[in-house]
Amino acid sequence: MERELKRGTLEMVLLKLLRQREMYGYELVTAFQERGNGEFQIKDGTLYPVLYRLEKAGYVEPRWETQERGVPRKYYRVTSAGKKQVDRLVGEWRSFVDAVESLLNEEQR
Amino acid sequence: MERELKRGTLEMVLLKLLRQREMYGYELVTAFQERGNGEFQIKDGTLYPVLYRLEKAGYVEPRWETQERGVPRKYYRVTSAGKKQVDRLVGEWRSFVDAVESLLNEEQR
DNA sequence: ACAAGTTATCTTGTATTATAAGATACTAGA
DNA sequence: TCTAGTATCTTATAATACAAGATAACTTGT
Repeated sequence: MERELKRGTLEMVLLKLLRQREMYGYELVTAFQERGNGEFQIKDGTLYPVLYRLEKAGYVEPRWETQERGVPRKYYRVTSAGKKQVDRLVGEWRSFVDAVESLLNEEQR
Repeated sequence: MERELKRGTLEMVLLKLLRQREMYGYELVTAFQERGNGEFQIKDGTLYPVLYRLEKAGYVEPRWETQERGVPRKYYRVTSAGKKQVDRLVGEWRSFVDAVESLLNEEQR
């Protein structure tokens, strides 16, 4: 079920993290891994397409950073449109959770 | 986004409702419509395939009921396996929500 | 010097599933 | 007769998380 639950929240969660600070793809993957709870792991094969979607939608902007050594990193920054989108998605998420919880908490009839 | 959020919660919500009492498909659709909040509408073209999945998985059992008049109704009853499944799904749902909320509530760094 | 592992990005193919759209069939009212 | 409501079901489509793999540069151990 978790796989399906991620749908629809992944963009929100990524935008939220990137809003806190610029990050590159691989950093996001490891960030999720280290966020011990075990929920919300994400594979790189999942992440990069999501980042392209967000970029195409104008919610993030990429910036290449060449390291002195190592593979270049592609940092993503949230745009102002992206910030608005985070707020909207969080609002949607919260009302959805409320709707589900009210169903789950209904009394037997 | 709502469309994607439904994924993964729909089975849980349906099982939860059917656990309260036996219902037939069309009744479920209208039940969601009348549950005013506007969230969690469901189309019949969505519902019936889900009911087959649940049936195939052994979580619900159907029973035809021929009316004196009108189209016959197919009532669905939750099995004991289905009851266990509801509990499991609700547990999964709650930890997922907690994980997302803890991400959303993180302080800036 | 070599192998194996790590960091980092990207692509392709697959499975799942909510929905749109439509089909079927019966009933009730204008 | 025609329209609307009740009720089930099927087919085709779009979206997307993930598996699997490719590529490339660097690091560490032997």
